[in-house]
Amino acid sequence: MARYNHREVEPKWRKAWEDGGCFRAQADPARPKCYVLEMFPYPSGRIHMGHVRNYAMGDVVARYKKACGFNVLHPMGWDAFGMPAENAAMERGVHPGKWTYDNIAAMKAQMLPLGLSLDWSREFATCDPEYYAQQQALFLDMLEAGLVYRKSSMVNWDPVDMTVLANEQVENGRGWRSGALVERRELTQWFFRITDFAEELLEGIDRLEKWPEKVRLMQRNWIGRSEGLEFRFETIGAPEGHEELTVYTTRPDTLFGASFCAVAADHPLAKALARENAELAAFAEECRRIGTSEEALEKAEKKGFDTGVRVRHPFDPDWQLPVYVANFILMDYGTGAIFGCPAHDQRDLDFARKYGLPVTPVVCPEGQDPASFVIEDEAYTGPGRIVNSRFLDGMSVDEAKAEVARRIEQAGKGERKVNYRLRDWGISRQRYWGCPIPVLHCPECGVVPEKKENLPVRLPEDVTFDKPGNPLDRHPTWRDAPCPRCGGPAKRETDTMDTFVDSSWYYARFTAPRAKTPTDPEAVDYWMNVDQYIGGVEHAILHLLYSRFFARAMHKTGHLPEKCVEPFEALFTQGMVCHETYRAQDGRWLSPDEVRIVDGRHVEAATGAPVEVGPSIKMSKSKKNVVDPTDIIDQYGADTARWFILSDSPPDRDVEWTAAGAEAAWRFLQRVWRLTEDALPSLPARGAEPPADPCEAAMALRRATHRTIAGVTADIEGFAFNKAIARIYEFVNAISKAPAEGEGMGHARREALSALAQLMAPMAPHIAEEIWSALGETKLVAQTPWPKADPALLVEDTTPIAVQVNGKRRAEIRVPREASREEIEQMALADDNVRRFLDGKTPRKVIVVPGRIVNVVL
RNA sequence: GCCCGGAUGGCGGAACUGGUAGACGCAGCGGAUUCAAAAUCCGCCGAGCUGACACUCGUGUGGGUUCGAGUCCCACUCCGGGCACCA
Repeated sequence: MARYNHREVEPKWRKAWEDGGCFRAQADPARPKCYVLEMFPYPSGRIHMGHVRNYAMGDVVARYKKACGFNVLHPMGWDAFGMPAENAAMERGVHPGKWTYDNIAAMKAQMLPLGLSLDWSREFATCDPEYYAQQQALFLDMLEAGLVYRKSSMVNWDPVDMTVLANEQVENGRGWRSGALVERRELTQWFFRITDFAEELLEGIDRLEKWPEKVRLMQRNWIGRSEGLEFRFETIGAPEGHEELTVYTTRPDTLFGASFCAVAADHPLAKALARENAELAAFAEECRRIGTSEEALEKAEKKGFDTGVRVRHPFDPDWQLPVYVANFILMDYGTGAIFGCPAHDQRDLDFARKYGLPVTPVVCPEGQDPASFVIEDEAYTGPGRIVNSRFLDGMSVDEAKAEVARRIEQAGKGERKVNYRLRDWGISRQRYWGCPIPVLHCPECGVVPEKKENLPVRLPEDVTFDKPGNPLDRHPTWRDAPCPRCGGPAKRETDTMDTFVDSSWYYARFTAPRAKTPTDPEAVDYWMNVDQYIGGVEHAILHLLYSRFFARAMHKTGHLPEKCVEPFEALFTQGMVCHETYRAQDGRWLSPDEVRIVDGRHVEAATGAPVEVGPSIKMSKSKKNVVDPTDIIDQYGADTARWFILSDSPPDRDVEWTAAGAEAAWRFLQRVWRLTEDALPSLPARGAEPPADPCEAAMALRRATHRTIAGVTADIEGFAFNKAIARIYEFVNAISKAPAEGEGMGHARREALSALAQLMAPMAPHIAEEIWSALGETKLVAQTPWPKADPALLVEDTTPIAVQVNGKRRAEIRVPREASREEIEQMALADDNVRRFLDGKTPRKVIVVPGRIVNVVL
């Protein structure tokens, strides 16, 4: 008997799918559609197991939905702009475009053998001029609609390389290449008005019922709506034009606990003071060296500088508070200035302790004596009664907030304000490998949008990366172009767009990838929205929020209908792929194929030296704990790789790739094939009449078949692919153990094997086709409707029920399905072991949950 | 630092809405087959105590609610993701 040979079988079926045009999507208004999308990959050059996991999951959904009768759209493309291409250009002198397209070709060649049910005819890369031309058109429409503007904002500046750095290019405050201390620097940059949609984006989350709750929560927190008070302090000793200091607070109730004000280093008041005060200027410089990331700001030691300026308390002109410049105040949030109440905010408390400022509790927890309530080293942020606060004393926190707001508003010193943590989306990048921003700078007309007929504004091919900085800036001729308005000489904008822009609308483009406009109304109307979106949880906030914004902006500019403002109906976030780490004795990381297990010990294959086995962590090149999908596919086949990566962990959690697990998957597929081949001679012809009176074993197998159909269907619907696979293992065990002979066994076995092929098909599509055709079927599984479970075969005559005495399991009884509570109770009390524990006593209470449990309470 | 998750045998995990903890797989152990091995097949497999039945303990830690808690509540520990220029 021949072994199942994936090297022959898998290409054969891929060709059959291709020849049958199985996965080519065509709009058909008469049929229900289903749009399945996995987050498209960045073309790094090699696919990794994370891709295999992501696309295997999407493929399960796509194939399952197709079998359920849906007209499925399942496209693939490339998120192709971005920094790594420029890094490669700098390191190896290869053009970013060539590097990217070579990578795409290599990755596609690796992906095709996976047998994914993708419509490759819709493929595009975001760096294709046809794609970014439409993106530029969208930009121009958004500009016209007032959704785009320019403002000054901060970047990480490397003073040696004279270039802007990404946050990941800043290591310990220094540029990754130059090693120079990085500073914050102001630059005029392009922004999308995402904050105009803050409320809408927040409210929209409520309707995303098929999104993970954790993602919805993260997005809500990210938008960070707060209701507070913006008000003005009168300043003393401030430079001209700074007679008032405007602060924003969500805790106006703590105003009598205030002991200082603090402003950001980039606050206009701080800048004005720094011009006169060298020491303050130096401190502001130091603050700017922290960089631009919120993480770095928050982790930095809290420091302040007393400006000497004072402000008057709004409710007591004789009470003065010092004004500090502090490194933890964000210019982008609120007004860039706060008042600090140390007793009820941890950061303010840390700051006050450091600079010896008073700490006065003004909220006293219920049940605490205000006289003895003191703050030690932990701020109190909970509810309570207001104390030490004159006219607010005795109020609740909420009452006091309202009262302070009322009085401040009445005095004309401020107003209630809803504030959002969300900031406008800065899209300017001072880089080459991105979508050019299609505007010109004209000395006569100012900033002028490029005419649509001139799109795309193409990236020039002849660029060099021998010097740091943006090659577009120093290109000899590219910048020169006529002003679209006056025709005079003008200069092109050299900023390109953030790559998040590219990925914020690709899902819409897939519905009509060759359209001469960004979208095609008919295609969008039929295919949108994405019915199931699948990707890594690391994109839970930024990518998904930007896409939600972009869909709204596209609606506003007429490129998407109203129904598309939430483009992803259902979202699934998958976990990472991990592997053990290996280290040689000299500390070198070793890759899994450099390690062997000899007598149960891990040793280095080349030398036999012992190897230290480290924890299983996300596969990464730096730790060398990567397994190349192509190696696995060569050795075991695509079905094995897909089967294993889906089998071992719940899809939303991390999965650990193990060689033993992959081998087990391979053995299982071999076993299924043997089972089929062994059974073939004993099967009745397809469509033969089943016997009228099958034996009990045949009926048991039939029940197992239909239980499995029902179970696997529910598991796939619920994204529990690991459970679906466990169920299939059980089912195969049941088929193997079923007796060979008996009335109706042949029919039952044929039915079981047919169902097995169909149920395995979404996960392991090649072997499923091989089994299917061995059973004499003429159509492809890929073209066959999903099997239906017969409800009559799902019910059991008796069910087992556990019996507890005082909550501890003491016996198990089998009861008829239709047994009443009383009957179940009688049977439970009659059980030997239960009677032993009753010891002749009468139970106080007997809890009977039919179908589940009996608990006898003494 | 802030926001969001997670933790169950030697390992990955299962346990539907509070109702038999450990399905299924891996590793391990024992057996069959074989000249031998590979492959395959059969059996055992949380810990303790047992000849066996039984019993006791057991879902990161400490408390709580309940007839009953892996599941709900409170407080913690450790691990992971995100923090706006990585994608």
